[in-house]
Amino acid sequence: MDARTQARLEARTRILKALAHPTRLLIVEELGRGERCVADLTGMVGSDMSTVSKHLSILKGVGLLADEKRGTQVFYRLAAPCALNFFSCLESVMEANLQAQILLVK
Amino acid sequence: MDARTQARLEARTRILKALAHPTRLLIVEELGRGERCVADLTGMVGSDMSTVSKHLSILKGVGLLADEKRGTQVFYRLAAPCALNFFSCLESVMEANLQAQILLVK
DNA sequence: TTGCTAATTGGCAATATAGCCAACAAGCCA
DNA sequence: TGGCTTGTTGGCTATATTGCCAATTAGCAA
Repeated sequence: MDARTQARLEARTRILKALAHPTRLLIVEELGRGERCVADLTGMVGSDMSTVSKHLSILKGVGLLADEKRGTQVFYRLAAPCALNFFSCLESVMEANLQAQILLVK
Repeated sequence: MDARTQARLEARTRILKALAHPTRLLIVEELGRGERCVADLTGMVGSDMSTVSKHLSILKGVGLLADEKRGTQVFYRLAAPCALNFFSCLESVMEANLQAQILLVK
């Protein structure tokens, strides 16, 4: 495998890894409905604010989120709304898994 | 957050984590062109066959791949071709990141 | 300035992941 | 059967990720 292919795969991997966490998926889903400040998201997630801030930093770091400081608050929003498209595929895989389970029981 | 939402997020996360590895992305991409046996994929990836086998097991475990034994060989194929749809979104995020970099330099 | 809120960062311990080698299992054929 | 090929699994170490607490920064207002 050549270096170019390797680099491309690693770049894709970074984005997928950023998404591959329950809290970060929840954040992306919530930001799909509009921008939110860190305190809002912290309340929704139920973790320490420092933890939520790090999750946001990870998502921003790969270009999925953008942030804007307004006063003492920082508002985050989706920079790549196409991330939401992932979900329908994930659901279809989950649905297929469920069907397979059902077939096993029958 | 209720237990149902939690479970749904964790299920999605399992699928994303399965995809979030350069070797596994390469495997998915290759299987997008047709079924392959483990030896084929091992040759392409360049890791130990045991390593590739474990990657395949992870992808199969979340329902992204299906396998079929024929003689001494095991052939893997995509069970969820929609996984390939992810890539165009990943590319668009990468492209946007690149544009942002370019703007910084200009 | 002092105090208060919002958010980020550093540090650390617990947990999860990755990949190699060695051992094992399964199918085929001489 | 014995030997060969194909693939999987166990065990291990190295590395990465996670999440909390504590410390710090930044903005605003009394």
